[in-house]
Amino acid sequence: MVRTSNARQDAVEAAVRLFRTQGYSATGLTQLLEESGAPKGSFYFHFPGGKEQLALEALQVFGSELRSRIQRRAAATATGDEPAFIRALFEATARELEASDYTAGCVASNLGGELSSGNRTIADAVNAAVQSWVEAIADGVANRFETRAAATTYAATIMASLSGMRTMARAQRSTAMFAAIADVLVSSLPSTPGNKSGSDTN
Amino acid sequence: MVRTSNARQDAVEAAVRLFRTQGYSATGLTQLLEESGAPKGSFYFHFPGGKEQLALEALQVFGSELRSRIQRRAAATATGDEPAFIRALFEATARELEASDYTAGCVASNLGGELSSGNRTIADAVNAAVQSWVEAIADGVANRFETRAAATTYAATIMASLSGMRTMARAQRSTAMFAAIADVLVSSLPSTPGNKSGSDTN
DNA sequence: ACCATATTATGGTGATTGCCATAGTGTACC
DNA sequence: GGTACACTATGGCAATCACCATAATATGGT
Repeated sequence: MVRTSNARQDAVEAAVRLFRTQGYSATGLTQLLEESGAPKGSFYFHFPGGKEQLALEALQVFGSELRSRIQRRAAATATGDEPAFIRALFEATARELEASDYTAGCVASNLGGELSSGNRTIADAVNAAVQSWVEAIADGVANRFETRAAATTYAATIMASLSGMRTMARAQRSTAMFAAIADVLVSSLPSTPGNKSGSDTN
Repeated sequence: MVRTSNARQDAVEAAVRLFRTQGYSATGLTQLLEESGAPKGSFYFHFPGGKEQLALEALQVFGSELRSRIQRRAAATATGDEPAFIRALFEATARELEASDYTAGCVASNLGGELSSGNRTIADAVNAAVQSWVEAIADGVANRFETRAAATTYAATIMASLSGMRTMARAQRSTAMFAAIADVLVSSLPSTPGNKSGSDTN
């Protein structure tokens, strides 16, 4: 194993950025290589699987970065502090959208929307990324639930809301709703294991 | 106003179908016209604005159809029956995904993901469609809230979760989580105006 | 110096992209 | 029968698409 050249990594990073803002099909290899500075001539040396392989790797990079960020916040969550954890997830997404002028989409969401109907490989990778986020969220709220399954269900609700909100906020160019929606979801967080607040009245 | 030819409508309907399953950029005009049976020669007669105009109209058709469906369910919701309304929304989405073998995406979500960064016109149309759905949902749960704003916030949470769940379920090829997630969201529905269940404990 | 391998340049493949100009056909109204 | 208009066929535009074959270069170890 020898070394050198960040062309490969540059290409993957550019793919993450472009797939987030404009999706898969709208991103041409030419634009991708131009923006990354990576040489065009070596693309199929680094990615013999072509554009699909690049998408898989971009998905994996984006997936594990986001998972780490969630895990970091989950680990920093003290017992009883779970509402702050949930609110922080929404807050972070809102901030990212604002900082990017509402261009920061989600690689998984975009690839899924364009490809998961016809490409099982991509669909599986999208699913794997999303599930890793759900599990990371579940870790952060597990103390509030009696069973892991219940925590995972709640985490999936958070994940779905975050994803949907990102889409809505991009179109709206506003993050005004994020805090209020975090509150709604916090309100369905059980206050203590086995005592699911709110659910008793319905 | 004279007459004839369903070519225009056929094209819009095909656009809805294809933009749902594979998004905007991956859908070529050729494929679109082939599948719709609409003649190629008359495309720019019917849509002088080109592909973007077609997207706008597809979005509008998809938007108002979905809005009607939500409104129908909202109107059929008796006071006190709001949890059933929420559950029905998730149930309907799950059924649609199953029936389509998980190809049934959302036009707004796909167009938004690919275009809302660079095309303000499309972004506005996406936002308008989504807001119309949020308002329709808010109508169905308004009785549970003291203010319209609170109902809208809750409705936006439902909308975001539905959107995110659709994306997740397509990749996962499973609707297993829908019912449980509906339950989580029902649990944050106030039991009576002004008494927001669950929120008092956090 | 030599070789093996890693990386890139060059140039092009055929196919497809969205778009459009021109001409022609169909039907309806007078 | 003639005019007006709705609609479609044809053919081709330049540009881009993903992809690849071949050859050149760079860089490491020996």
